[in-house]
Amino acid sequence: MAINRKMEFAADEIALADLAKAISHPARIAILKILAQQKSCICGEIVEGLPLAQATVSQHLKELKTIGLIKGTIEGKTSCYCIDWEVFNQFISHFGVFAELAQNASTQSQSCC
Amino acid sequence: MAINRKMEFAADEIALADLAKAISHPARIAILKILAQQKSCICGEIVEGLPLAQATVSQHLKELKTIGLIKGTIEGKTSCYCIDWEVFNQFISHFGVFAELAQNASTQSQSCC
DNA sequence: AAGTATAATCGTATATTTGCGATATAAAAT
DNA sequence: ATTTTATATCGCAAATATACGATTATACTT
Repeated sequence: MAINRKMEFAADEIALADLAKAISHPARIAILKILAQQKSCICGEIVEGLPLAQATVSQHLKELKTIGLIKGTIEGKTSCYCIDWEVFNQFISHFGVFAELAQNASTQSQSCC
Repeated sequence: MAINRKMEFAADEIALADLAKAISHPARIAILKILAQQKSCICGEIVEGLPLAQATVSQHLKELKTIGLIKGTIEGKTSCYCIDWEVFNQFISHFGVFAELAQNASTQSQSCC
């Protein structure tokens, strides 16, 4: 982009957009699903379940960790990742904002188009 | 990216990621907020409320329309945009999937890290 | 008919994301 | 001590996303 206008938006809009971006890739959705099911938390096993190289998966894990949706601990030779449900549920509830706005505008049904 | 592995993921994972991508930009969050509040539905007024050029806003509106989150109709000289609540609510409920998976794994609390 | 206003689209520059091989790091196994 | 195993990080190439001026299309206005 010629100019980065990101910072000219409201802080909460930026925060929500960043969280959405974190889950805007099928690999990261797939990772979250695996972790939610507790199918596994070990990096190597996650790699096996995805059509991506180890380096790429590690990068996706890092992104999810940076935004806070998952947390990871090193367990000897391997590392263990888990969903941070507090952050995750908070994220989901952010979407409620839209529904609330709509109710305040008393619409949902009678939209203008 | 060297190779596009997107299509090697499950269809529902791709769909959810695409929806998340649609709201992964503060401008698009801001647009959805304006529409939810029914502050306005006219393109020109939306442009006024954002720190972006008309061409850029039009492009963001198009993305939201392509994914189905909003619908637009031409009203004479101006165009009118509205949130498609059916799609929107469906999208939100998709996130419930994670919570369900977690409950099936009967965890949320006792994570491994 | 000519001018004006609204919004979509095109073309293009720049920024960011994605993907991976190669390499680094660190613990476990030999 | 050396080798193996598990992950993270670096550096680069290719794909996408972002932003906007210029242009186009369409419908109101006069």
